[in-house]
Amino acid sequence: MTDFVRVRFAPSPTGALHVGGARTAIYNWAFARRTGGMFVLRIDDTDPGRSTTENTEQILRSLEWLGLDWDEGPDIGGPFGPYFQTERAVNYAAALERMKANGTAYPCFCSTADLEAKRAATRAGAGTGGYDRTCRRLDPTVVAARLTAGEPHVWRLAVPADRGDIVVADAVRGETVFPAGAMDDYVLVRQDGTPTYNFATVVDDADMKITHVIRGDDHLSNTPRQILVYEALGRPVPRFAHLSMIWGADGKKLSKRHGATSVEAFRDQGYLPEALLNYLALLGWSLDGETTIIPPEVLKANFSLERISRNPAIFDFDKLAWMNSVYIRELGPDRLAIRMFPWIEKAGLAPAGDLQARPDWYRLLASLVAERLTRLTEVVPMVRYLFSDEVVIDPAAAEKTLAVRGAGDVLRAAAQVLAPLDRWTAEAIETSLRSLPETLRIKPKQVFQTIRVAVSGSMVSLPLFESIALLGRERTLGRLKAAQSLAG
RNA sequence: GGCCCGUUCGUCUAGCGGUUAGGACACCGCCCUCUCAAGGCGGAGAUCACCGGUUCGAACCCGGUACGGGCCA
Repeated sequence: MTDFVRVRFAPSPTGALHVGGARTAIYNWAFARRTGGMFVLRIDDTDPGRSTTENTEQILRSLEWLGLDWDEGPDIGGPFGPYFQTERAVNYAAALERMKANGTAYPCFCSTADLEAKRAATRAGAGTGGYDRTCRRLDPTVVAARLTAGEPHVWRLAVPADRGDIVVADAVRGETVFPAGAMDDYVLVRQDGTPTYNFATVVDDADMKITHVIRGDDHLSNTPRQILVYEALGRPVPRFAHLSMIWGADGKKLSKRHGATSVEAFRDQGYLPEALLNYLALLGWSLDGETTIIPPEVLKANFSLERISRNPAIFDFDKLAWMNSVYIRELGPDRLAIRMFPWIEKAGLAPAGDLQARPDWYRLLASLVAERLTRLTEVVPMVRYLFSDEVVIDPAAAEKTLAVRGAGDVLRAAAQVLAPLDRWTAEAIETSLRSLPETLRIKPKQVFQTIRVAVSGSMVSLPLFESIALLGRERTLGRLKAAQSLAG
């Protein structure tokens, strides 16, 4: 085995990239980057019915969106291509030839009906399960004759009779021992000549010189079977790291019922890729037990297989949301403006070039919105009142503020001090409005809430003085006036 | 059914024979305050699944049980 690390992520393009798969990809990527090794992408498209090129493209897009990059893969090629399993048939054929030659694979002519009968018989008795190796005992001349006669057959692995217990060296679980007796002569190549999953995976991993197989827990039980193939092929057995599953809050498999599950869905719900990457990295791995905010650069520099945890993790949407808010705040006004503008544009609040047309305006908006957002989608309802000519005033809010005695005075007074301002800035606006509570002899809270409802239509809004600054003189005065008709 | 894996606050985790069992999210209170947030301070929350054993001493080591999960049938 080389001391040079080569890892791979091998998704099957039967759907979008799921967060579980994304985490596996992240761990592989981070491990490769940390060790200076190679991260290989391979598409396991052996399920002809459900694999589509659209899915493949979408998976690549999701990985890119997360900020992952790969050194070899379907889109960029590489020295060990092709990177689609369906294009690697010659490799499987070659591997099978080698195994035929050294006697580690043999043809089996048993029909499905035969196998069913055997299975039933086994169940009735005290058998250990698995194939009874009838065809392994066939006379070689008989085998040759049946083969040339074109009799349908599969190819099975001949588990060595003298093979001891199989030990899986797993970076996460330690050494896991599987009794040799439990291994059966499983099928490598089907009647139609296509390889089974366990065979194709090993052939590919061996041919691609993969040194560390980091994958889901669900493959741990298959690992001894796969090790037998490496041995039959005379290839070095890689190191393994089996990751626990990710569950929903109810302890069941994470599904759409729990909320978003595909990376794309998280993107559409306004999560930042850095946040999702950080969160997934931490779901089953820790830097030191203390640090929670781990940017991509830190992850790449510190990831280690040793600190992957063994237990399954429940996906916590609340924590992801918090983490997203942290990353949103860390963006800073300018970068946040760029990230949030598409949502504003898509909602029809602003025309396409608006961000470029008035960057200062958006910078101020972003700075206000930053500490109030958990997801980018939330920006639209939060800023809507700053974009329209008219406000829709919430009746309940009007009831609590505008309908109160003295509200009309507040609105008139506000208009009066604001109208003549030289500089329309938040500071100037604040100074002028701060004088109102005293002159009107009304509590500050009530004054400002009244103005807030008139201006924003709601009891809750972005900071008042900045809101008025962003709204502009004309619209502000218009709203103050309009609200007077509702005031008591 | 056989084999394998897992079990520390509600959740993610730290811990790797001697700790007041630490941190983060969520939760509760107080402060700040033009609302909402953000921020600061503080609080509650874990008989370390259970039962035995080894040891002067066990969340950590060993055995079993229970519950959850996976793979193969």
